Amino acid sequence: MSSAELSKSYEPTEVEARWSKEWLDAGLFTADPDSKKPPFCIVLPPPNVTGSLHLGHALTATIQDILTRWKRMNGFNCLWLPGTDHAGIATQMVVEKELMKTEKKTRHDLGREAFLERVWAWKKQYGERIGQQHRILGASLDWSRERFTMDAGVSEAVKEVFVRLHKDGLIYRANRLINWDPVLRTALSDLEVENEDTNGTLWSIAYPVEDSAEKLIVATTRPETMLGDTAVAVHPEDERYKHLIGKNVVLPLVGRKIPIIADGQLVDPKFGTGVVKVTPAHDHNDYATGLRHGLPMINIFTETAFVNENGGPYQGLERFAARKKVLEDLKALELLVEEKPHKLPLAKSQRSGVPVEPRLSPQWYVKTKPLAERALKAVADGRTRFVPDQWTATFNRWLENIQDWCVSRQLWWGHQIPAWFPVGPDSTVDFEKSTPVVGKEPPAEGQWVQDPDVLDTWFSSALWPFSTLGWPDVNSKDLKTWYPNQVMETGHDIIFFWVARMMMMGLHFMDDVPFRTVYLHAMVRDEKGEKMSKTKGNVIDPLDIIQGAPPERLPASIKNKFPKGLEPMGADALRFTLAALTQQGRDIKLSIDRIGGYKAFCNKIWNAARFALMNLGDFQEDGRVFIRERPLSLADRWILSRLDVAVRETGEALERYAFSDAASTLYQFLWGEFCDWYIELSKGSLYGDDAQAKESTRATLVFCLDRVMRLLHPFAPFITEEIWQKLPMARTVNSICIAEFPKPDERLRDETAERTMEPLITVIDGVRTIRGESNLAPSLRIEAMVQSDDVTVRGTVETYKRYVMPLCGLAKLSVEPLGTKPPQAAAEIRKGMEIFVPLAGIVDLAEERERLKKEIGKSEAEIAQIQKKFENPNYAQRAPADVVEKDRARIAELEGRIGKLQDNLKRIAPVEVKVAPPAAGPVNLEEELKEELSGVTVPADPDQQVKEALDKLREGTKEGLSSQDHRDLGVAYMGMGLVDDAVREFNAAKEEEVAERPVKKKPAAKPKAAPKKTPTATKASGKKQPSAKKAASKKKPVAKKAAPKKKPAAKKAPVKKPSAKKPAPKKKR
RNA sequence: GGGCGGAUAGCUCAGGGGUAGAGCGUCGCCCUUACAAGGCGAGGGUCGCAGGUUCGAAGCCUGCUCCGCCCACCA
Repeated sequence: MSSAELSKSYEPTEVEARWSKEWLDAGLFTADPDSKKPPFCIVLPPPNVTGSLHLGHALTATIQDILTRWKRMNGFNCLWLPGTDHAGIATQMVVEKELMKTEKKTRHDLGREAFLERVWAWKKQYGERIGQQHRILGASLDWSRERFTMDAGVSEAVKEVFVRLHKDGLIYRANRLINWDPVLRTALSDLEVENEDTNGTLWSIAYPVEDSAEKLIVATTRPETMLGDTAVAVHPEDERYKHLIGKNVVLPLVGRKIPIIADGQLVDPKFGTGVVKVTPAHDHNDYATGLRHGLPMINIFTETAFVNENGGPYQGLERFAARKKVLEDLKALELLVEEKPHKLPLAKSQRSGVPVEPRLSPQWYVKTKPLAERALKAVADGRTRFVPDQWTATFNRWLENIQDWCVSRQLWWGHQIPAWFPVGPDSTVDFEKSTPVVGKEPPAEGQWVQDPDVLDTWFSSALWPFSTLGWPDVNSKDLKTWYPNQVMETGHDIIFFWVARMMMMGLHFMDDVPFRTVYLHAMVRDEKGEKMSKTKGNVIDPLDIIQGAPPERLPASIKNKFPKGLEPMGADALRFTLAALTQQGRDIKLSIDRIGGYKAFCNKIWNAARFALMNLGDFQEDGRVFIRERPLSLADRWILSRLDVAVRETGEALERYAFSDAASTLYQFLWGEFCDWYIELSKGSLYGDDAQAKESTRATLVFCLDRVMRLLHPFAPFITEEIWQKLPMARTVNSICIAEFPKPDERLRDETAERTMEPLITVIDGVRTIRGESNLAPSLRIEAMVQSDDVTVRGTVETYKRYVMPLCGLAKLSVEPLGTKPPQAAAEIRKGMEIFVPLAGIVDLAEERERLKKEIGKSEAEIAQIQKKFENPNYAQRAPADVVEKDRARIAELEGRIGKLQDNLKRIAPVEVKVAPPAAGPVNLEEELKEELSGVTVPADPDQQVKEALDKLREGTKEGLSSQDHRDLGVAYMGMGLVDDAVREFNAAKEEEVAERPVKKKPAAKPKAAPKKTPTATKASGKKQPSAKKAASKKKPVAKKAAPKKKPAAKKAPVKKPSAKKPAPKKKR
């Protein structure tokens, strides 16, 4: 395995295509009914063959594939069964539309047979495309068992079910008021009708009472239906109209006499005028009223909603034209009393979008009450459970109020109803009046014609969990193995359409629930939370995300944000995103940016693997359980322990269907622990000379990658297979798809290792904070000191310096008990330790002071917050002792922290410069010195400075040193943090300068106002010091303003200071 | 009209009586030899509003306001 095999960044397109094909060629997903393993079956909710898949389908496929792959790796005999749905109305519509567009023909122009051929051709094209899309998504479906709802086998099941339900008295034919779609010219079920709040008009019309001057004012939103009125209803208790009950009104425009009836159910006396016109043939309420009162039912519309022969002069008008004309005529007769805006729920066909026209017609119905009762009971008994369980109530409520299901559709595309009508003597068939015979075949005797109608698409869908497994052959192995399915996974939008009906049919025909668990996922919406729909133009093709897309393929909203189109994200990234965003009970707002984030995650994984493979040498894991057979380093033991936690959490999350929890566990482990910490720590041994340590680290890397790839595989199948295959290790199976899903293993847990890592992480973190806040370049090596009174902490940090130092860029790390703090150092006060980074000569200490003040402020604020609790005496009394104790401890801790922070602040505080006035003249040395110091630049490498300075000293005494020499020495001391000494040298320099130049007068310049010009010291030292290279480079370790405290008068030899960490130069020069 | 969700950082969302979290975005320093699709740091929130319960509420209760969805025959 050489790194040359892995490209620098992950390129999903090639990898995914390759594995998709290999998996299928290997038949890894073909289920075996003879397997001894426990069964696990999900049937894919069959997508409509109307078009291609959208993101909702991608979510469905992702979740189901995660479940299936997870179970497969857990040793289950998995069947994930694919299929497509003929989607009667929807598909017929799109094909008709296509036909009209391309050939300007209707389906009637072609005739039923020829039209159906077209639909089959369409089905073939889109069915294949759907299959292809699923393969690209990585769905591990068993394509050998692919089904279509109009397959021979499924069709047989449909017929069988229809006939048997009829025999059981659960299917009947009746002439009732149904929801009619006048465009599609078919009946619809209640579920296919959508009520939409509409701004309409409420018209009041006067109906003259027969033989009376009185008029009854009726209100209506549909005046044209008055042509079919057969009564006027009032409330029986309504005093206004009691005297009219039993009389007639004369229907305006029509002249028909219709009765005034009393009906307490229909009429709300408080609404409007309290008088309701009754049109039993065109309104559901009126229909019920008509049945109650035995009213005639006059159908006034044709099947396309034009007024028919019953509409007298209005015959031939389309329903809305008729409305207009009726209103005009009423107005002319002065019978139109009022017209006002009115909000009403308008019933529209879900498919064609036009208002449905309630219509009397003979249709087939499924009697649902008895079926629903069993379904309700099964859920109540817990034989099927809903996840999330909030849907149980929804499911129950619908089934408790279920109406009979109108299953016949006046379409061509679908399962033709297995019922036969007698051919009359004149070779005609009366579908309205004659009684059909139900059976798979026509009766032997006589001439019969099959019912031209087809079944509701959902009728065949309702059988899906068993019709796909070979039913009605009850001996089918597949059926015996995988019924009931373990999981039904689908969107909550079809809980009634599909889930409830599968429950009813499954229980009736298989005598058992169709599935044990129903997982209902959320709806996928666009970034703004709007439903994706073609009309809104915000539909994104999942393939465009996976494979990339030029801008012209994208919906406008996306195009605006990505004017150059989309880069390929890969199926893994899309899947991971969907999994991460799937939150129970909440819709998914999918954003491209988010997918981009997970694409970056894939790349991260890829590079982690690449790193490992580049550093494995000829390492080959031979398959033995090596973890306890090798001496492992702390880092090794730590990551293995963390890995085991991730294994446990991922498995538990999946058990709960908490896909987003699993995803974030994996993300956090892989990126936040494995990459950020372990890989960084592993570099020490990988690049080092300790062969054994190297071997252990290599083994650990391979072990972790193997496990974590398997863990991640259900979410991101492609990249995990690609990496897994490259790991140098023995395998018992040849694909990760069938490798074992990792199980928690106590042997990997190592609490000692985790505990030991803690202080190390704290130190690294602390130094990084200081570095970050001081804007130190990562390449700049610095020193740090850790002080702690905890021997364990000290021991650990001391022992594992090799872990700490590279991770926070240290040249030196010292560990001490709490004690004298290094001067001029930034400090981080952490739990159990204090971390110091000397900054003098590196960075502006003023910034560090600001930082410390901010830290103090934070701690003070927190104390104030906690203390507020104690102001209430009840708190200490009533709150649990441990809580109170915790708060007390926290206050103490914070106070300690503040103290330490303040100490440090003091230590690096600018102090007054007190310079003894020089003998010579009126020069204000103090001011000059301050000014000088305020701009001093100290080179980054104090060692060099010290050397130079001491060399100077060694050459002789300080006598005769020039002012420049003193300056150099001062700079050197600054670099060492020896402020007093530095000040002394600078003072000496000043004195020299004063001596060297003519006395000049100086106005009392404010120290602060000192100009920030490049100080001479810098120039001077820069001129002759090697370290000037560093100083002059862009790293700019500038110390402005360091100030002395004491009198500068020389009192002793310059070199030494108690806390000096850099004593005399050890290296000679 | 009923029912169910939701409202927490600029965005997308976790959390669920006791110190407010993540990812993305933003800002700062860095092309450090796995990864710039990267590293390290930082800033950012009176947890929709109002009451109540409690020692303590973002969380529990009540009411309200918005948003979304589902169901429903007021002409």
